[in-house]
Amino acid sequence: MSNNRQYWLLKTEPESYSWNNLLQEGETLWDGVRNHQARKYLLEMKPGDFCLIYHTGKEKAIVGVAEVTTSAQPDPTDSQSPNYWVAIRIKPLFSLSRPIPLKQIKNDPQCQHLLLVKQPRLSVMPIDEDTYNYLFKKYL
DNA sequence: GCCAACGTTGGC
DNA sequence: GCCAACGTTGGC
Repeated sequence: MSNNRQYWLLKTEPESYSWNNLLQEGETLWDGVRNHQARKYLLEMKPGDFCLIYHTGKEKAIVGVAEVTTSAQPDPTDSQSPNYWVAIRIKPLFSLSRPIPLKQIKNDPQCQHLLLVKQPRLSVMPIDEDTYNYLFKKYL
């Protein structure tokens, strides 16, 4: 499974749902995504993929890593029938002892291609494996 | 089908 | 608090 693992970044406003909430819950349904591009990425996710969890708002930093536990399913918060929007489940893997701030990522020449930098409003996005590994090597 | 107006997101 | 980017809505 790990040989074709993909990497993603999920954005959340910690005042509505934080990394700590996820730690307490143990596993959660990542629902409420209402953007077509983000939906497309959710549909590509599969169990075993890793997700960087990013806190937007005041913090603006990557704070933890979670693992996808289910592929996309109908989003129960979607009122239209049949459901169009989708959700996945994730569980926390580990917290970053030193969160990686957006500022560092934006200042890093090797991160300029990231959608986090180029498309600041996107809430679900892929991260290539090389950059994922690079971030951990450089900033942890 | 175009586009102006408006709302939302999120960084600064 | 402001504003840029982006999405949605509605009039034509």
